[in-house]
Amino acid sequence: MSFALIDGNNFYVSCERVFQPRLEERPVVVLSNNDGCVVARSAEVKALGIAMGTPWFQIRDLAEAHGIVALSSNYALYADMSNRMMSLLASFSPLQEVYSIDECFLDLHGVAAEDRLALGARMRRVIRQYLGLPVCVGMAPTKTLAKLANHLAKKRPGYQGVCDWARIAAAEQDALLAELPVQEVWGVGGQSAAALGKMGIHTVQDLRLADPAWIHSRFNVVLERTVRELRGESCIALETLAPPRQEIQCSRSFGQSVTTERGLAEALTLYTTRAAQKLRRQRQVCGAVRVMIRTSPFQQRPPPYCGSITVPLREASNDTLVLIQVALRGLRRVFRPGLSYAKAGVLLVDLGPEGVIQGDLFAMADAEDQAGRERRRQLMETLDRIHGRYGSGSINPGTAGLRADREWGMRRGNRSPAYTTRWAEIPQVLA
DNA sequence: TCTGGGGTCCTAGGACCC
DNA sequence: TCTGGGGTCCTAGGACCC
Repeated sequence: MSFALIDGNNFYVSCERVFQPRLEERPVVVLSNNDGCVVARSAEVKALGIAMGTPWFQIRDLAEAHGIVALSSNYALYADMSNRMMSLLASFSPLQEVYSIDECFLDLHGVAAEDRLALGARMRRVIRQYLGLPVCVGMAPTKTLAKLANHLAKKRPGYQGVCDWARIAAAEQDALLAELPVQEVWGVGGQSAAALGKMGIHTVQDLRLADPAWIHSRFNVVLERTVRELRGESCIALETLAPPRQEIQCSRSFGQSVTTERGLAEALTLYTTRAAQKLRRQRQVCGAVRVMIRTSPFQQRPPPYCGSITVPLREASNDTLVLIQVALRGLRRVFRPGLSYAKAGVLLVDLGPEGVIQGDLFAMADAEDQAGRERRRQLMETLDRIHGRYGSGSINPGTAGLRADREWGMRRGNRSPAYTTRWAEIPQVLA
C-alpha cells in the first residue's frame, strides 16, 4: 500500500500570481467573503506570523506597514485552476481521490519504491510547467502519513518538495515525529490536542506510541484510526468516486446586518435557489429544509441569537419554488423582530436519488397531478439552462427582490478578474 | 465599524417500543 | 428505602477538515 498526497502551496495566492506575476515575492493574502478573514497566505505573510483565519480588520495596520497585497477571493478562478491541476495529476495513477480544492491522493501501488521520488519530481515539474503552480508531494503507506510527509516536503527545503516516508530510516522517523506537535496530524484539532496534552501526549511521536484501544476508550474510533495510521497500518481507504452528498448547504454572512424579515426572505430565496440548483445537478431530491438565521456571535448585547428549524416536506422534491416556500415558512417560525441579523443559511437534508420519490400519501396521484409535476420539472430544466447560459442569478423568483434594493449584498472590494472562465476577462497579451 | 463557507463523522441523550 | 432491561431511531451538538 502506498499513497501520494499532492498539495498546492498557498493555493489561492499561487493562482492569483499566475496571472499577476508582479505579486511574485511580495506578501499576499486572499480574504474570505465580505473580505472578512485571511484564508490564504503567501510565504512572506506566514513569515510575519499572521495566522490562518485572522480577521482582516485586526491586521490592516500591520498589512499596510509591510505592503501586504490583499485580494478578495475569486472562487471561479481557483475552481478552474483546480480542475486543470486534478486532470494533470490523474495521468500519474489510475486511482485518484480529489480531497479538496488544492489537494488529491493518488494510489502508487505498482510503482517501484526506487522510482517514487523521481515520479514526485515529475508531478511537480508538470504542474509548474503547464499551470505555473507550485505543489509539494508526500508519499507513505497510509494517508495520514502521506499528509505528514507532505508537511515535511513543504517545511524542509532539504526534501526539494518531495518526501517519501518509506525512505526515511526508522530512527530518523522517530526524531522527526518527536519534533512535531500533535496538532500537526490530520484529524487532531485544537480540542483533542488540549485533551491529549493533559494526558502527557504532546508530540506526534507520543501519539504514535499510545495504545490504540486506550485512545479509543478515552476519545473515539476516529482518533484510534489515526494512531493506527501513524504506525503504518492503513485504515482510511482511497475514495476514488465521491459518494453522493448527504446535505447541501448555502449560507452567507451579510455585507451589512439585516433587520427585516423581508430582507432575510430575499437572502434565503437566493440561497435556496442555489442549493436547489446543486441538488438537481446531482440528480437528488431532499426530504427537509433547514433554515438558520443568526445575529453576530461576537456581539455582547443583545446576547447572540441563532434560530434554526428543520421543516419536512410532504413529498421529497428538488423544485426550487417548492423549497423556497418551505424555507420561508421556516423563516416565519424563527424570525424575531428587533434584532440585527448577520448571517442566514439554508441546509437541504434527507437527500435521496431523484426518481424514487416517496409520494405524498394524501395527494391524489391522478393524471392531472402527473401532468402538473411534469410541467414543473420542465420549468426547472429551463431555469437551469438559463442559468447555465446567462450566469446564475440571471433570473430569480420574485421574493429574491431586486439587486439594487439589497441591503445585505457581499463586500468584495478587490476581486481579480475571472481570467480563465469569462471571455471578457481573459488576460490580453500586450505587445 | 469590521470576524468565511461547505462539508463529514461521531456521540450523547431522549423518545419510544416491547 | 427500594421503581427493569435492551433495543432502535432521531436529533442536536461537537470536533474536525480545507
